[in-house]
Order: sequence, then structure tokens, then C-alpha cells
Amino acid sequence: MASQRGTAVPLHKLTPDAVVSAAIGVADRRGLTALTMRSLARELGVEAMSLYHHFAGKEALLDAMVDRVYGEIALPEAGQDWREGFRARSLSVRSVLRRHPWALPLLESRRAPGPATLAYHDANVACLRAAGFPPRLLAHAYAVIDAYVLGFVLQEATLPFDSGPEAAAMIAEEPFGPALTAFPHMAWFAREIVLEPGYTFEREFEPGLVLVLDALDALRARAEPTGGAE
Amino acid sequence: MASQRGTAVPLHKLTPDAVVSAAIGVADRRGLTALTMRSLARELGVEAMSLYHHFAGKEALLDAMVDRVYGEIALPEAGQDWREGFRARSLSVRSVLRRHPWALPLLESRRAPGPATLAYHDANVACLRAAGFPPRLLAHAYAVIDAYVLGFVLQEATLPFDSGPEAAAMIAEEPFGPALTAFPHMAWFAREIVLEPGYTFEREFEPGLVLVLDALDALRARAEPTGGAE
DNA sequence: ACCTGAACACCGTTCAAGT
DNA sequence: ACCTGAACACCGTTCAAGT
Repeated sequence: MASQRGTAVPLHKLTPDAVVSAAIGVADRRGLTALTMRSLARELGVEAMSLYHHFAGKEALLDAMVDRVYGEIALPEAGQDWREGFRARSLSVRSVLRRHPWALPLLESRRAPGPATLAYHDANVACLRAAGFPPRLLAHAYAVIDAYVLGFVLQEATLPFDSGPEAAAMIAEEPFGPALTAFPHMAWFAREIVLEPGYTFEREFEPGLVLVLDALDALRARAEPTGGAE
Repeated sequence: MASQRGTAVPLHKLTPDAVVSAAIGVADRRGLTALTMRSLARELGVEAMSLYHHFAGKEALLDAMVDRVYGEIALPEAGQDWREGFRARSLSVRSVLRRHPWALPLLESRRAPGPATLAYHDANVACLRAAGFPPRLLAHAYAVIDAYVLGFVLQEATLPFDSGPEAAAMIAEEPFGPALTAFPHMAWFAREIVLEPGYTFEREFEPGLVLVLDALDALRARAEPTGGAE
């Protein structure tokens, strides 16, 4: 029956982990712009300035949030075929980033990567090395795969619709619909693709991923020291 | 010899175009967070509230800025091979977004696309249609190409280094360097790739783009109504 | 050691007022 | 019609003060 106010629980028992969890919760539910030192403190039942006792500032808090997100990604397993390993890992990247869309622009931006971030990249490189990628081609493959995966997630995260029906509604309404009359190919695209039953953007993800992985595997096989045609 | 103050020029002669140009200039030079209605007004030698006479609010200003960025992209030409058209267009997308990195997260997010945005997408779809892509495969190809291009640019824009030497310096310094000892594959990656002379991230862009375009062209050729093996 | 409260230099936007 | 100035409800962060 002691003091309790607001929706917050811990009240005077901050730990860095609890602060990070609450921060990710706020960002997930209300977006990164709604995550302010003041709103986060309110969530934790504490004053804004208390947070500075655990984190040097908002940047340090973001560092910790990003490392937690990396920690949620399923790593490619050891003995696996590299394509299967990266397929599963990439599906996990996408699902984690759909849970935490605010993290995408921060993922690659940290100058002080945390332990989960380093473990993540280490496991990726290990998987490609085990598959026999020579250094130069490994760097190429890693860059190309993540360009595809992160770019796809970026498009999904920023597209102003979340489903086929929402997309159909948007292109039918003002100001989109009337504008299309001046752009015949866009109008064709709307009619033949977006308005077709079953349209979604996300259905392109996995086939595109496999396309990229297969194309890179062909390069790998050609670079094999045992000769290209085994 | 009339009134002149600050670095600004037009003083009491705002036009929407001049406001957008100034806004893009501020965002290019000092980042999107430095673009505030107050800083923009200062740049234009005017009070913040004057801007609201030309734009409904900051969102409307961002709409106009994004449309200007789309207008800078070189469109695929009509009679061209589709792969060459998209290769040139994609190089243009990348160079425009390197000039205006703040635009990347905004590109796909507008609910009210401007005329340059619509013309851009129209030309892209036209190029793919002329190449014989059937609707379903066209949607796939467009999504996959832009995932790759935008994802690559996202990585470039957010990586905390801008060149090979900068990357080498970062992984040698605190806190990155010491942390690598616990991650042998990352250490190998640093040694064999990042510290090698001539390392840059950007060198992966064009070969990766061609890889993606070729893989999609193979799908297109297979879908050709005249039969797969011409 | 950990949390607080006032203060500083900022935001976007509303509103009433000037010309 | 177009620009202004004060005001409102916010920011991140510094600093001195509490316990």
C-alpha cells in the first residue's frame, strides 16, 4: 500500500537494463520522436535527470538500445549451408526490424558497437568464411545481401500503407487518384498490380532474397580454388 | 545601401521555390535536425512565422523538398536496353542521395507525392514495360532493384566512416580495436579487408547492381511469351 | 550514490496584430 | 496579402542541491 502513481512500476530502482527496456517499449509503441528523456522518465516513474546517472546522454542510451536489437536477431548456425543460414538470418533481421522500425537508421551508425553487435557481425562473417568465400568476394556478398535486406525493410517501414487494401485505398483517394490520370504507366501499375486481389509489398521479400543469395553463390562457386565446374 | 543583415539575401520576397531551395541547402550542409522553421527563417532573413504563409507546416515543406530531390534524378531513357536504363538511373539515385542524404528516409514516405515524384515512377515503370516484364514480375523487379539501391545508400549514409582510411582508423582506435580481440572473424575481416590498401565500401555498389539486374533479366527472359530459349 | 528541481537555450505552432 | 511578435507546450542538458 506504499506510494504508487501513474502506470510505472519500479519507482526509485533504476537499472540500465530496465531503462533500455522501457526506452525500446516507448520507441516501439510511439516512435523514436516520442522517446524523449522526459517521456521515458515519466514511464519509469522518475524525473528526467535521474536517467543521466545511468547514461551519459541520449546518444549513449541509443547505443544500448541498438545493441539490444542486434541481440534479438537469430544468427546463422555453424554447420549450415551458407544460403540457408543467411536466408534464416535475413528473415530474422526483417522480423526484428518490423518490431523495432525506429532502429533501422541507427543500426549501422554506432561508433561504439556493443557486444551483441560485434557477436552478430562475427557470426555472419564466420558463416561466409566457412562457405569458402575468399576475402574480397566475402566483403562483396555481405554488402550486397545487407543492402537488399535493409533496403527492403526501409521501403516497408516508410511506405505510407501497411497492407494491400490500404495501398488500394490510398491510390484511389485524393490527392493520389486524380493525379494518376496524367501518368499512364503509374495508372497501369495501380490497376494491374496494386488493385489486384492479394497485392502486398512484403510478398516480394523472400523470392528477392533467394535471387540475391543464388546469384552470389554462383560467384562463390566460380571462385572455388578446386575449379568452377565440380 | 538599403537594409542588409546576416548572410541572407531576398528579405521580404519569399516564394515557395526559394523557401524549398534554402531548406534543402540547410539540410545538405547541416543535416535534417538542423533544419528548423527558425533556422530556415534566419537563413532567409525573415521571421519563422512568415514561412507558414507559404507552407501549411513543416510536413508540407518536407513534401516539397522530397519532390525536388526526385526531380534531380536522371530518368531511364525510352529506347534503351532496360538494364542500361536502370543501371544509369540507379547510379543517379545514388549520387543524388549522396548530395541529399537526409532525403532517404523521406523518399517513400509521402502520402501526397508531387509531380516530379509521379513522373519518376512513371518513367521507371515505362522502361520495365517496354522491356516486356509482365505485371507480376515487373512489380517484383522494381521492388528488388530499389531495395538494393536504397539499402546500399542507407548503409553508406549511416556508416560512421566516409572512406577506407577513416574506416581503418576507426577499427584501430578505442573502443573498437580492443573489442575485436574477442571476435576472431571480425578481427580477420578487419585485417584482410578493411585494412587492405584501396578498401572502400562504395566499390561494391556497381558490381552488386549489375548482379541484381542480370538475375532479374534472366527471370524476364524465361517469362518471355515467345518461349524461354530464343 | 542516486535522485530532484530550477534554469538555459532551444523546438513547432497558434493567435492577434501590424502594414 | 504578407510578415511580425508574443505566447504555449514542449525539447536535451547543466548545475547546485537534496537524501
